[in-house]
Parts: sequence; C-alpha cells; structure tokens
Amino acid sequence: MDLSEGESKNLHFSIAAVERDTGIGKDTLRVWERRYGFPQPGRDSFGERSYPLAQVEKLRIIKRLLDAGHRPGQVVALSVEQLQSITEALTAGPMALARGKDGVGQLLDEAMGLLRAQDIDGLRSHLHQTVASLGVNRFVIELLAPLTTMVGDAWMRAEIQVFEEHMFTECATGVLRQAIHQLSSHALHRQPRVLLTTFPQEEHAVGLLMAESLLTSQGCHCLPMGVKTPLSDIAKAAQVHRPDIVALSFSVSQNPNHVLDGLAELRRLLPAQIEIWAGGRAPVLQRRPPAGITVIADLAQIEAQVQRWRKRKP
Amino acid sequence: MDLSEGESKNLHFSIAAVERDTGIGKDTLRVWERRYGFPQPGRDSFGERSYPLAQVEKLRIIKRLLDAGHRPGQVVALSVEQLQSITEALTAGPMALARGKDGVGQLLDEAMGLLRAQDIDGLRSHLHQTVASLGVNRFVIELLAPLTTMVGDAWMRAEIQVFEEHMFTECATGVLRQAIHQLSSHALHRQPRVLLTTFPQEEHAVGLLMAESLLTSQGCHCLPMGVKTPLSDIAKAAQVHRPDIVALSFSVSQNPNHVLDGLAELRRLLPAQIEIWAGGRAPVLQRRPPAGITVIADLAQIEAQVQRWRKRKP
DNA sequence: TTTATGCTATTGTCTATGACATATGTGCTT
DNA sequence: AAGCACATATGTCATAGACAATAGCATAAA
Repeated sequence: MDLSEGESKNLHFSIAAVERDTGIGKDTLRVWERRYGFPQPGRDSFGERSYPLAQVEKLRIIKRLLDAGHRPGQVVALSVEQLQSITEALTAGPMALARGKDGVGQLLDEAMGLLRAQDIDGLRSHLHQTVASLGVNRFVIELLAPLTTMVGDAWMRAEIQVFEEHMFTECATGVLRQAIHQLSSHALHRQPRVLLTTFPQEEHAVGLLMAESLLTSQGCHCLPMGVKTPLSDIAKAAQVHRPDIVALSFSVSQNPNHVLDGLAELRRLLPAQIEIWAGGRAPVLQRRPPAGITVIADLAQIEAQVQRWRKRKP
Repeated sequence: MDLSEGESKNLHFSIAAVERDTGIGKDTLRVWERRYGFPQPGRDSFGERSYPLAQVEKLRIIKRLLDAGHRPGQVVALSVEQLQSITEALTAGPMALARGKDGVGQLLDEAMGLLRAQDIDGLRSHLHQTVASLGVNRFVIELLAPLTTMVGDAWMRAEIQVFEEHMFTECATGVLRQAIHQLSSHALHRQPRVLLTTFPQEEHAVGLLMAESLLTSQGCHCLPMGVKTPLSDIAKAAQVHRPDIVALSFSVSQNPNHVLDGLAELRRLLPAQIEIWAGGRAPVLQRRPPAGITVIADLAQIEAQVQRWRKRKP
C-alpha cells in the first residue's frame, strides 16, 4: 500500500516505515506520543502521522538505549544531546574492546578504511586474505564480528548509507560462505549435529553464518536453514533431521517478548534431549536468560560449549 | 503480554503469534474477521483472541493463494477443501515443461529425488558435482533454474514443508556462492560493471545469485548488493560506483504496479547511460515491458544481452 | 547484611469501531 | 480493442480505554 514508503521525497516517514526502520511497533509509537510527548510527528494531508527524519534518528538512538537496558520513561522525553551523552558512555567500552592491540586491530582498521573508501572489491580481497592468514576462528571472532558491530553502530547513527551496509553485508556473506565451504569440504561430519536458523522476524543472516563457520571449524555437522523459519517448521525439521542442537541467532533489534516467548514455545515443541542454543546481540538474552536454553553470550563461547556437549555425550 | 503464546496444551495462538506465523498483520486479521467472518478465534479468559491451530493452518493456505495473486474476498471465506482444490489447480503446467529429457533431465530427477528423501547433504554434493561437470552456465540454466521452479510450485501446492524449501534455498545459495567465488577468483574484472539487487519488497535472493553467476561467467564485473534495497539507495550506490548496468530480479509474487512504478521511478533517478535490466518470473515484465528497461525474459538471454552491450560500447 | 514479600508505577499490547486512500474490477463509450 | 468513469474491495491508520506483566522500591523477615 505504501509504495513510496511515505518518505523519500522530503524525508518524512509513515508510521509503518518508522516501525520497520526502528523496530518499535506502531502501537508503541502511538502510546509514547500519548504518554511522553515524543515522538511528535506532523500530520500529512490525510491526517496521518508523518515523522521527520530527525525524530526517526532520535528514535533509533532511544531504541539502542532501551536495548541496553534503559527504560522508556527515563529516556524517551530526553533531548538528543542528553541521549547522545548517555550513548557515548555506553559505546565507549565495546569499541575499545574491539580495538584490542593484538595486531588484529590494525587489520580491523584497514577493513574499516576500505569500507569508508567505498572500495568493496578491496574489502573483499582483504577479508579473504585475512581468513587465510588468521584462520576462520580468529577471523570471525576478532575481525568480522567487531567489524559487523562497528558497521551496525555506524548505521544506527546514520553515519553510513544503507547501500554501504548492504554491500558490506554481501561482502561478508560471500567471504563466510567461502570459508564454510572450504572447511566442510575436508572435514568429516562429526557430532554434534546442529540445526541453524532464526525466528521469523529475524532477517540478519550474517550472525548465523558466523556461527555456522565456527561450528563447522569445530567439526560439527551443520544443518543450515537460512533465516525466518516459523517455529512449527523448526520443530518439524528437527523431527526429520534429529539434530543434537538447535542454534538460533538474534540481532539487537528483536522484540524481547517475542524472543522469550518464541524460545519458551520452541523449548516446548522440541524433545528435551535436543539442546537449544541462543546467540546474538539481543540484550534480553543476557538480562533474562530463559530456562532450558543455552545462551551463547559471545561467539568465542561456541568452542567451549561444543566441548562441553562432547564431554557430556560420550 | 502473552507469556504462553496462548497455545499451551491445546494449540491456541495469540494474535501476535498468528501474525508472526502467517505474516498477516494484526489489523488485517481483525478486519478479515469483521468482514469475511474468518478467522473466528475464540476468546481467552482475558477476552483476547485465541486462534486454534486449524485456523492458523488455513490462514497459511490463504496466504499462499494471496501471494499467488488471488484476492482476499475470493478466498478468505472458503472452506479448506475449496482452498485446496484451488491450490492444486494452480500449478499443473510448468512441471511438464521443466521435464525436458535432454540428459540433464536425469540429473534434475536425481536432485528432486534427493530433496524428497530429505537428503540435504546428498543434494549439496550432487549440485556441486553437477556444477563441476556441466559448467556454471548449463548448471544454472538447465538444472538449478528448473529445480527452483519445481520447488516453488511444490511449495505453492503445499507438497513440501516450509523447512524443506528453506533447506533447499540454503543449499542452492551455498552452491551458487561457491561457483561465483571460483569464477571471480580467476577472472579479470572486465566490463560491463553490473550492480545487482532487488526492490525493497523482494526477498528472494536465489534469482539474483543465478544472475550474478551467469554474469560473472561472462566476464562481467558484478557489484552485488543483496536484496531489498530502497530505490533511493540504489540510485546513491549507482552514483558512487558508476555501474554500466543496474540489474534487478523479480519473483512471481511481486505486485505488478509496484514493479512498474518502481522501474519507472528508478529510470528517472538514474542517468540515461546506465542501462536497467529487469529479470525474473514476475509476469508483468513480459506483459507490459516498461520503456527504457531491458527485460530479461529468461536467464539464457543474459549471454546475448551482455554481447549486445559489448558491441554497442567499444 | 541479605533475602523474601508486597505495593505501585511503568509499559507494551490488546480491544473496538470508524475512516479512507489506493487497488482492482466492471461496464459504458468511443 | 482501448480509454474512461464509477463501484467495490482491501489494507492500514486513527482514537481511546483497558489491563496483564514487568520493574523498582520499600518494608518485613531471616
């Protein structure tokens, strides 16, 4: 229905476009307006809400803070400056952490430089080279994951264009696929068997591919199913393929309740001997780890978890 | 907040869960109930809608028919049996067409057999083998494209599970990515430079990858951008990367008007010397080819189009 | 000091109905 | 056939009220 997405021309967004761009539901957007006085969209000629770009960007910042554990009442009504000072305090940590000066930091800077210079072909060959020299494990954990986070942050802050993010994602996807192919071609398929996918709302495939590459390099037998699989179909696939583990990836912007509900539901649908591993940047996983679910807080934990599984099953 | 998704023992779903599982929005679900009398959820103890599993499954069938071009008023009120007879009538033709038995037909049958037998690993290695023996061109045009069509049809008729389709897609994606990587690693990057992507509504990435693999094997320099790129960002990317061609892929279920409007709009946004190629199964492309757009009716035409371009630009 | 319990404010989501722009289909006219 | 007007179909938005689940906090008990 909204073929032009409402925005484009003068940088105004329909409520549907804002929901898509920020991950904040329509109902929530309206109720925030009612309760906190923000956002305060104008109205177009049809009387419908029309959000200026500035408010959408502010909403993105707010969303980040909510994901980080802040509560709406504390932040929704604040000014952009106040929000930004909170954000800075927040992002200072991980950034420095990613910038470990173990030599990989330099490769990371190079990659970021190539991206900034729009040199996608250069970035691709740089990444391929790095895979070869570091090995898949270190490549994913020390380079690609931080790089993806940095790109995500930059996108959140509207510092990079959508198409740049698309091209980066495409590039990362290609490199990861290639790495996985090489690994699996001369790896015997061992245990555990891991079914990999995401919930229906989740579109981000890169996290899943990073997990797949790490698992494959650990000698696991991966059964990748791509993104956006309905719960009942995950269960059906598990019934047919009998994995030892069902691994799910969640990105930041996932609705916490959907995540928890979905995991609880899936836990109910799957037999108890199949473990469920939930990984990714969805903050709710760390804050309220659900029962019966193995939370993978960090890609680097995958190795340890696989070893734990192998010890338990003789 | 529906902590149990409502469905617990007797498989009942909250409206949010139904939206998630069917892709039909909450507003739409409520308005269908109001207008067509279906779905007709019960109410839980809080007075909220509670959809039994049977209705959710019926909604999934309806969603498929809508994607295939039917209209809600025609199908929402029908019985499951009536829906199924429509579904069956929907896809009888293309099956026979794909079954040309020029020797490749046998490979096609083998692939289909492996898929039916749920042997994804077998399918993957079968496809890899076929790429190696046939070459990328014949593999894509004679095997993978028909196979994809067959799978799509089978999905339409609900003959295969969603998860089987997911696994097939994942498998095809992996094989294509691998093929593209091999091609581009020992190919000099020549002209034309082709920017590849899809419109925002389009999720299917396999068509795009098939095009990329064929273009790469023709020696084109591909700039893949993944799926779902907003028009304005396609234009921005073109401004930065200056491709000779912008290639777009459309699947069957695309809204014809969105396709035509989008192409017209994009034509306006791009400088005239950049060609726009539109390919894929969207019927409107064949029926009403838009001005200023090169329609690629068939993957096999890509080779000829590339040669045409090279002749024109010395 | 720590742990458990209960109260209160917060917050997201659901309900209901009405409105209406856009898409689609039909029929009439050229 | 092709163009155009009108009618119907359809998705999405609006408003406002309700309430269950959560989180924060204070108080009571161990």
